[in-house]
This record gives sequence, C-alpha cells and structure tokens, in this order.
Amino acid sequence: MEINFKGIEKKWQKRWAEAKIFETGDDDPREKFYVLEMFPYPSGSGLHMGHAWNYTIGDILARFKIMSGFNVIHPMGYDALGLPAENAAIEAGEHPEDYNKKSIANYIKQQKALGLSYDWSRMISTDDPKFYRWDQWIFLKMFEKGLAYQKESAVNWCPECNTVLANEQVHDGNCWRHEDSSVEVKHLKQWFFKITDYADELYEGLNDIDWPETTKTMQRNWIGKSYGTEIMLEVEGGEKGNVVIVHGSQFLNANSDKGYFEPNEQPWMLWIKNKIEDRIKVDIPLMPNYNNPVYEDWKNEFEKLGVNENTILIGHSLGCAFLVRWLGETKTKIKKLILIAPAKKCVLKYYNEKAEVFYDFKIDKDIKKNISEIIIFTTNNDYEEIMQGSKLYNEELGGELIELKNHGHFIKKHMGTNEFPELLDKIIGSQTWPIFTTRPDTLFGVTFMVVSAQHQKLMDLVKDSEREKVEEFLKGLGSVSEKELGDMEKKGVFSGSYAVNPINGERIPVYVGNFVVADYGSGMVMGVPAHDKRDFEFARKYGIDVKEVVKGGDISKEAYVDSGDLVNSGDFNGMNNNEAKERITQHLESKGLGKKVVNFKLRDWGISRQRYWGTPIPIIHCKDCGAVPVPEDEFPVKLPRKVKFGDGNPLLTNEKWVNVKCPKCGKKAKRETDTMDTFVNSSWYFLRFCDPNNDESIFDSEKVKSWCPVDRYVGGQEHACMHLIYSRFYVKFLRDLGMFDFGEPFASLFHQGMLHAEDGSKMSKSKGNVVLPESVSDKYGIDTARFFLSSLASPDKDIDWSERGIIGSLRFVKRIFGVFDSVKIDKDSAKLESKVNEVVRNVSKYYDEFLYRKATIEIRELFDLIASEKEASMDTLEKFLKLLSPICPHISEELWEKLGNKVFVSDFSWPEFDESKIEKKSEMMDLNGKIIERVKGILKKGTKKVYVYVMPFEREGVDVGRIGAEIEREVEVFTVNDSEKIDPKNMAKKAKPGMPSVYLE
RNA sequence: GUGGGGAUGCCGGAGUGGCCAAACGGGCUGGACUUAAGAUCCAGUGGCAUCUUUGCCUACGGGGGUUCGAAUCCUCCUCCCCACACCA
Repeated sequence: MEINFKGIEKKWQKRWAEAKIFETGDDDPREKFYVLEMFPYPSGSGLHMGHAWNYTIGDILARFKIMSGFNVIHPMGYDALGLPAENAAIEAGEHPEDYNKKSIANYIKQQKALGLSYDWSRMISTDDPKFYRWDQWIFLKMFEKGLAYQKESAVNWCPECNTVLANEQVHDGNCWRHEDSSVEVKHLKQWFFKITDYADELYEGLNDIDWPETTKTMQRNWIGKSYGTEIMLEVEGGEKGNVVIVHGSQFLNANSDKGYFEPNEQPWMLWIKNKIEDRIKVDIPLMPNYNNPVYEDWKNEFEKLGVNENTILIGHSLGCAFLVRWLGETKTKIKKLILIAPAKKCVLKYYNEKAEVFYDFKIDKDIKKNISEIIIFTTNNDYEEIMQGSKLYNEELGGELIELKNHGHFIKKHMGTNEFPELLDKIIGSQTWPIFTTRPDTLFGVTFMVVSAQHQKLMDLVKDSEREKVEEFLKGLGSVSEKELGDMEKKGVFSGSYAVNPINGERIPVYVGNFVVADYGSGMVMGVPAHDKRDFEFARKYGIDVKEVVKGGDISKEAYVDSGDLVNSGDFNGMNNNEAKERITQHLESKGLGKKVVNFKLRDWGISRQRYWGTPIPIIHCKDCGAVPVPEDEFPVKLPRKVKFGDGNPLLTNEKWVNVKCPKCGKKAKRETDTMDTFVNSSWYFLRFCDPNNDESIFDSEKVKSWCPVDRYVGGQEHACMHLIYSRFYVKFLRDLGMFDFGEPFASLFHQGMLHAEDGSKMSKSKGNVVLPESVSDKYGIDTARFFLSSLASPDKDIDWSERGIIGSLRFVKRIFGVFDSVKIDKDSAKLESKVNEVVRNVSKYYDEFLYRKATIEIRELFDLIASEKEASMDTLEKFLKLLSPICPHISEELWEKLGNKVFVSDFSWPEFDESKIEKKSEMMDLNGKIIERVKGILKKGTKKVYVYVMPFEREGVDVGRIGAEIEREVEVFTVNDSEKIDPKNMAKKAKPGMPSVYLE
C-alpha cells in the first residue's frame, strides 16, 4: 500500500493553520499550560532530523495537553543575535541582518513542514529591535539598581571569536564553541551583571523546582555554596622603599641631663628604626644648624638621601614644616607622609629668628595628589600652637588625624615611654586579610599562608628582599595559558611577609602560589599541611612544618582529613574537631577576629562582547560624566547597518554611530561599542511570548502572570550552567522590580537526548551524515519518523537514526491504514473493551511523563488486538486515533476524517477510560480451585496427607476445609516462609504467587 | 579527585522483590503470497528433554550477602558515560 504522506501532511497543516487551532487566547477560562522548547539559533544550514526531534518532543506533549482540555501556549522564536550568526554571515559574505532573515525564513518553513503545534502568531526574533530594546531596558534597570557595572578584570579571551567569554562559556580552558582554541587571559574593562547578588537564592531555589537531579547538581556545583569561617588575619605588609625621619629643632636646654637628646636621636625614632631596619631602610639625618635652621641648607642635606615614590617621609615638629614645604616645591611623589606634632610656627619665645623665616611658606594643597597616605599624629597636651598646627595641616592636606593621649610634644621629656607602636603600625601598614576556611578547627595547625599569584594586591605583600624571586616566579606563570595552569603542579615562592595567627599569635610565612584562585574568598588561604592533601604536598615540597592538630592519621605519610580529637590546640585540646569548628569560630567571633560566612563560587556574569551582532549596550561614555545611560526614550539603540567586518569590533568602524553627545552634559562623547552576550536574550524570551507585540512595555505583567512560569521546558542539558542559570537570575531580578511574583522561570525541565547519525556519531554537516527531515518526510512521512523516534527509547536518551529501523514504523503505519480500511465497525469484544480502557489509562499517564516509548508500545498492543479481532466499535477506533494523534497527528487526522468526523482530532477531547472495564488479571481468582485441580492431577491412591505451600499473602484465602472435602485427604497448608513447615522435598521453593506447590505424603 | 548516571538476549531497550527465559521493536530463521524480488501476513528465535500440556539447566557486568524467593534490596569490585575540576 502506498500512502501519500506529503499530500496528507500539507493538507492538514493547511487546515490547522486556517482554523487557527493552535493560536491561544489570553483570556481563556481553562487552566493554562505552557510548553516550551528552547528556541533555536537559526543556523544557515537549516535544521536536521535531530533538531526536528527536539521540537517533536515538546509537540507531542503540547498536543496531548491541548486534547486534554488545557489552554496551551506553545510558542516558537529565534535566538538570532550572537556570534555564530555573525561569523556565518561574514563567511557567506553577507550582512548578518540579511543572512539571518534568510536563515529564519528557512527555519520557519522547515518547522512548519513538521506540523508542529506552534502558535505562530506569537513568534519573536531577538534580532528585531522591537525585541532587543527590552534587553536594553533590562540593562538600564540593572544599571539603576547597581547590578550592571563596569570593572577592569582579567577576562577569558577567545582569539577565534575575537571576544571575551563568560566563565560559563569556558570549558577545559577552551572556548565552548571552539574546542581547539585555548582561551587567553586579558585585562579589559568589561560590563558585568551582578548575578552574585542572587547566588544564595539561585542555590536554594533549586529545591523547589522539578528539574532533573543531575542538572540541579550541576548548578549547585557551579554556584558552589560553602559554609565556613572567615578569619581576620593580620599580615605584615611587604615593605619596600625607605623611611626618612626629619627631626625638629633642638630647643631644649642642652644641659638638662635626662631631657637631652640629639634631635635625631629621640627615643621613639631609635625604637622605630630598630624595629624595622631589618626590613626597610631608615634614615634619620641630622640636619644642619638645627637650632638656627635655614631652609636651603636643610633642603641640600635632605636631598642627599634618596626620596622616591616608595619613600615614607616622617616629620617631627619643625621637620614637618620642612617636608610639607619641600613637597610643595618639588612635587615629589612619595608613598606616605607622616607628620608628628607638626608645627606651623615657632612656639618658643627665645627661639632663633631664622626659624620664623623657616615657617614662612604656604601649604600647597596639591601635594596630597602625590601621596597615597597622609597621617598626622597629635596629642592632647602639646603646645597650643602645635595642636592648632596639626589641625591646620589636617585641614589643608586631609588624611588621617590621630590624637594620642599625653604625648606632649613627642619628645622624651614628655612621652614617658620610648615606644611608639602606633607609628610602627602606620609605617609597616600591616594589612588585615579575611581568610575563608571550611576548617577553622585546624587553625592551630596553620604553618603557612598562600596568596594567589594573580591577586591584585599581591605586590603589597612582597618584601623587597624577595621581590626578584617572586617576579621570576610570576614570569614563569605568565607564559602559561589558562588550560595549562590547571594541569600545572602546585608551586609557590616565599613573599617575605608574615601573617599572625589570631588564635595563638604565631608568625606564619606567606607564600605566593599558582594554585590559589584570586577571586574566590579573599584570594589567600591558610595552609594546614597535616590535614589537607594539597597543603601537605606543598609543605613537603618547600620544607614547611607539618603540625598535627587532629588526631587520627599518620601525618608523617599523608594528610589526615577526617575527624578526630584536637591536639596541639591550646584550650581546645581533646575536643572533637567538628565541635571545635563551632567553638573556635565562636572564640574568634567574640574577639572580633572571625565570623561564620557563606561563600560562593559563582562569579559575576561578564556580558561585554567585542562583536557586532548583539544587543548594543545602551551606555554613552563621557569624559566628564563617565558612563551615562542612554535615556529610555531614545531606545532602542539600534545596531548601525554600516560597519566594516574584519579586525576588531565592527561597531568601532561606524564613527557616526559611535560619536554622540553626552545625554547629561551635551559634550562630545562616545557610545559603548561592546554588545551584550547573546545569553541576555534567552534569559527572558519566554516572558515575551506572553505578550510578543507590546511596544509600550517589556510585557504586560498580567499576561505574564497568567501564563508563567513555563510548565514544561524542553531543551539540551548543555545549558545547565549557562542559559538555565541566567534565566533564573533574570526572573528573580524582574520579580524584584515588581513585574510579577514568581521567582523561577521553569517549573519543570526536561532534557532531550541527542539524535545521532546512523553510525552513532553526532550529526554534522562536515561529516556528511546529516539526516534531513524533508527527505525523511518524502520517504516515510513525518509521522512515521515521529513514531519511530518515539518508539526507540525514552526521549531523554541519546538515540541513533536508523534507516532500517524506521521501516518497522512504516510497516506499522501502513498496517493502520490497511486495518482501518478493512475493519468491521460493530462492537468490541470483552477483551478489546478491556484493552482499550487499559491503554487509554496508561497512555495518558505516559504522555504526561514523556514516556513516549511506552505509549507507542501500548498503542501497538491495542492496534494488534483490533487487527486480530477484525471487528471493533467506532468508539474504540476513535479512541485509538486520539491516542495516536499526539505522535502521528497528520495520519490520525486523515483517518479521523475517513471515519466521518468533521472536526479535528487534534482539537478533540482526550479519551476517558473506565477502570471497571479493565479485566483484572487472573490474580488469585480461584486459588482453592487451582489447588484442588493441581492436587487431583497428581494424587495417588496411597497418599495420606497433602501439604500445600502458598505465598504469605495468600494464606488467608486458602479454604482448608473445602480442599480437604474435595480431595478426601487430610490437608495442611503452610506459608512458604514458615520456618516450622513440614517440607521434606523442598517443594515450598517451587511455589509461585497464584500457583501453590504441593507435597504428597 | 568530586558529583551524577549506567552495565539486561544478536542489537535497541522494558522490567526495580514472586505471574520473568524477560514487554515492545529491530535483526535473523522458516512458512504463506509472488515467475521472482520488494511489500504484506503467519510462526519461531538461551540450552536440553517433551505429544500441545510441561519439566529441568544456564542466564540480566563480577564476587559476597539479605530473603521461602533477587535482574530487582544491601555490600564490595570492575568497566562505561556525563558534568565540574586546584573553590581552601
């Protein structure tokens, strides 16, 4: 029999379209159901059978739901913006806009030929400015809320794509699109979306959605929530440069015995020098004629010393005036300026006149631009003029003004102590680093720290003496790509700095390491070699101490990472380490040195792409006003058509587009030429389907509220950590804007398997193994293909195309036509009636759960019965077609019409079933009868007693009296698991449910 | 390494305590139809025995266990796939 599949398909597709049966109204009282397949990037090469299958999976469900009486929204659109489209267009020598229009048109044609139940009136395409203007609107809202921001950062650069990639788009150090281009690290200013603000909700929200466990796990791993303790750690800065202390005038009586010191030998000066000179050079020059100072003389003397941008200058009293004057004159850049009791005029009457001249200068406010830190020390009991001087300097120069108690004029006579720790702090500038750890219990076992080699503040930690070694180390890493970095062995180099363990005050060396991630936690980790594998290796390699703090393993051989009791841990000794985690954290917390924190692996989403075919970022860069958003009434910022493709960002080549006026100040400014990552479009397109033609707003909230969230979302698992996280983020953001009230876009998610080519490999144009739906449709009919693919395996599994296999389905389809021609329409046999009810019941469930394969099996079974009975009721034949129609809509429609129906089967109600009509399988129908029959069959004359063995659940139904009467023997019944049973021949084992076993005595 | 999923007949793939030598399909074998091929239809498809009935043996990656009873539950092992991969 030959069937004109093409004709049938065309006929019904046309009729469905004319009757608009798949167009969905917004105000339908029926319960809504949103079925969505991930919208495709419309590739120029069109869709192959694998794509067709993806849409079919959703289509079968949508059709089932339509028939089941739901108000089904089942839309389709095109993810047309993006790099691949741009590249394909360039390769084809066409403008992306034109190229894409053609691709989309081709896609639509192909999809329509598949007979998919889309509501084409809702179609959207992301390259339409009417669509992407709302990308820009969302960007603006993000910008307003501080969730869109720019930062200079190390980014993943794909040389193939000529653009930056998001973290999610880098796999194994390679671009997700170009398996053999290794991603480079570049430093660029980029736009980011602050997805991390939603990290916790993205993580926790996974508990409430019906998604495949694997995908949820992947997202959980990606977001990477971990609970731990943040420990505040003091790290001595790596000093570099030098310190110069310029003393004041010597005005005290030279004869006073205890009060007398040379001006450059004030005890605190010597104390400081002594404290730090092994780490940093300290000069305390004795200035000429200090009792009769002449500025020029001091200047000459002072300039003999090296002063550069790494110098810390410390002045005391008159010395301060000298330094400020000198800095104002010379505009020298220095690191820090510390003024101690600075004077702006002479404080003692008998003081030399020349000193007055010394103070005769104006404080140059601009010097603060050349100094990264200015600190002024004053006290409460200095000379009045000096205290005022401190304030004056502070007013003019800014910086920090520190008032100490009872330090007089900071000379021996007044201070009462030789020590000046406050100053020491300011010189060494010890830094506080928060350290994240999940093992605060091992804090006593810390023997080193490692800071990331990529850390921005790394050099602040490196001491001069180690600088060369560190730089060499960094150089060694610099030539390595991101990918190799992953495989590299853990290496480190000593930074020269030490951290202080807050729990016991121990000094811990800080290393620079290649294995510490710079932007996780604070980029510095504590090393506990005794209880962490990696730390153990590191310590072994560099001869660092391994200090056991948790008992349980042999730390001379390997790190012990399991639990145990604490040792070498001060007050916490003997405590179980799990308890110690809490207690040590509490202890730190009480001292303000630590707290419980949650940390995430998730990073902000870098959305800048240096390419043309994307949504323009609606920002204008102005020299004076900075990044200024394009006003909403100027939206959309359309992509200019005229650009040159070649090297670099094409948008830069349209100067007219780039050069604009600043919306704020009206001066000349430039447009942002980065475009947005293509994933911004797919992050919310499913919302737009609810109101696709709205030009007034992104969508009508009421419509979105009535349709969303998506009830069943069908798409590939490869988007687990990209599209599916971004969409969740967008939805949460839009919800927080008050657009709607749900927080998750996709209530349930289904990942389809991939359709491979006949040889089991991926279908690809280059391999020449692509199966095209058109040719399949010509040869076998699209319904046959749908049935075949449905029957292969459950749709979440990968399957292989098979020309031979589809013949089996073709055979089935042809048989259907044959049987429908010949079957006598009358009434059902009891068997058929039971079967049809059973199949309706089961298939309904199967469709709802994507168990299409099982559906095809039962449909076949029902069909086989109809065929063998040769007679069936009209009702049964109709039910059969209804059951078949989600998978084979065209031929079902055709046969439905042949039965004399005028309405569409696709739009008809789903069949119901009657549970009571389904024959119960002979389950213990007459257990006693069976026993009697069986015993009678083997009964011998000499048999005296009969033992019967039944299943425990059958025991109650056994009528010993009746059996005994029938067989005229003594009967004893045992359950098969009765340990006291009499069973010499081990017959109990042979018993099966419904089939007891028997032993004759 | 971590997390997830697997391993069933010639093949794809059901089955998740008893009705399982294992659904359904493909393939293969035989038969019907035909001059023949294709298509279609029927039957068979672990082994041995047997008159249909039926019995026994060997089988669901490998070992061990729980149970009256295991493809199905537990445990260890092997192998395969997928994802994340130095996240402290």
